[in-house]
Amino acid sequence: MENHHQPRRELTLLRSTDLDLHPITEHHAVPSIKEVDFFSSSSRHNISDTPNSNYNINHLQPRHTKDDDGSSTLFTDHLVNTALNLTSPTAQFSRSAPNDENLKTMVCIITSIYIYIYMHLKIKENILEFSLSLCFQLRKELLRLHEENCKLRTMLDQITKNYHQLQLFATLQKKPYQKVETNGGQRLLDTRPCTKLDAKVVASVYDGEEHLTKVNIGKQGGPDPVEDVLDQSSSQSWGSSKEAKPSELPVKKARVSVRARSEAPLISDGCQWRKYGQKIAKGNPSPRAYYRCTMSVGCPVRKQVQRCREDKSVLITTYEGNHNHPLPHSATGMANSTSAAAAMFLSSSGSTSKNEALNNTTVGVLSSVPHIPMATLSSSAPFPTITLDMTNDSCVFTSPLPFHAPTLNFPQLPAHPIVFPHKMSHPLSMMTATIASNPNFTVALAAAISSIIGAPNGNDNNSSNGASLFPLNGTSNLLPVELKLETLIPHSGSGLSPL
DNA sequence: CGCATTTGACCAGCGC
DNA sequence: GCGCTGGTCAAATGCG
Ligand SMILES: [Zn+2]
Repeated sequence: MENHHQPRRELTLLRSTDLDLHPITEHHAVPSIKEVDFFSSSSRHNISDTPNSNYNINHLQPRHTKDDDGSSTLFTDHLVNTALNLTSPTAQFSRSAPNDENLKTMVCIITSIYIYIYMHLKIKENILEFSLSLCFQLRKELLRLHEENCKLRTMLDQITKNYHQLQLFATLQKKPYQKVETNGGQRLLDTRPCTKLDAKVVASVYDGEEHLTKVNIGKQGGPDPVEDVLDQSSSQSWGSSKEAKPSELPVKKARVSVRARSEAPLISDGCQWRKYGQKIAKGNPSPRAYYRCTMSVGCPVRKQVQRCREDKSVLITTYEGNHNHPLPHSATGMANSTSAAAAMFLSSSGSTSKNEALNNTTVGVLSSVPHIPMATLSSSAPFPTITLDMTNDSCVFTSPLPFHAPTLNFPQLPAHPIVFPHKMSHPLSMMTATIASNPNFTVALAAAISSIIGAPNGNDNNSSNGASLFPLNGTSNLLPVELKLETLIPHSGSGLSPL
């Protein structure tokens, strides 16, 4: 209130023992506001000394409390401005109950400090927890992303691998076309077919052990928009072999051949054939006959028929070229049903036929397909060859083919004795066995394979074309197909015999 | 007579 | 370059 002397305040750290050493002189002494060591034993002593248990928060003992006026001034000077507004601003506080109030103030301050520190620590702790959880989540997310990245990488690898395989196969199949283009630009503008040999599949059959005979297998199906162009040009070349030369490609051609037991000199496959030549092949006393398809004027499909040297009952038939006309129902039915089998050949031989062909090796194409053990892909011949050996009596042609049962239509199945394998208990198996028991089936199978290999990848919508039904999309159901190719078909000997 | 088959000739590719 | 071989042509022949 009436403090005329406002001494400068000095805040120093003070031990409780120092208090007695520095008696405060009234009015002249520079009041030193000492910071308190609350845990000092001396301070407790002072508390006990105080009769009313009132002690100053600053341990400034009011020795001259008797002097009300002076002490009041003194107390006012020694009040610590905590900036917390903890002290009563009234003069009554300093005069009447200074110790109680100071104690309360002290408690408040301590509590506040404690609360403040506690809150501070809590906040820090929360921040730490939050940071940790954040780190954990980030780490988790990182792991997840890493995992996803690995998966994507694996997928990419697989896709790349498939792409390369497709590319290889496409390259193999397109080489003939490229050759045609380079040979004559007019061919590209010609609406007529390019060549009989384009997009052909030629199968070579191992006749016994060492002798390799070749039979040409033609495509069993209707004209493909692309293939028509190829086939028709070949039909032109039919008349003169010289014109066909440009289409005779030096490129290795894929071939598919079929061995089947048959006493008949010919196996009817639904097509009409005209014999245009016969030769005695070296190493085989049996003559080799050459046939052309006569179902259409310009059909480039040819086939070769020869008996096996070791086993005269085995007839080796090879188709070559693509039909430029729809096939009769009896032929397309089998071609459709067998086109799926060709898918397996292609899928498994797509890369092999190209890679291995150059190595002059014989590859078991279907070795990876346990259910089709008789088919082999050979490149020891001038062409990549697919060989279907259907002559083994014990061989059961079992494959998880994309099999369209409703499309099957074999109205002219011969009534030949059929030997069913033991494992045939399924009705579908019985049916397929019946189908397969027809020697014509082997021919149709080869034709289907041939047509599929020779056909462009975009096998679109030709329902009449066996290759067009080739389920590349793989949407059809996979049904087991068991084929038993054993029975023989008596034949009239005419190449025109229908199914 | 027309069509399919036969068969010797021809051609091209390939290896030596 | 020559011979061998596979593949094709086309005249001759056979058949319905
Ligand atoms: Zn044809």
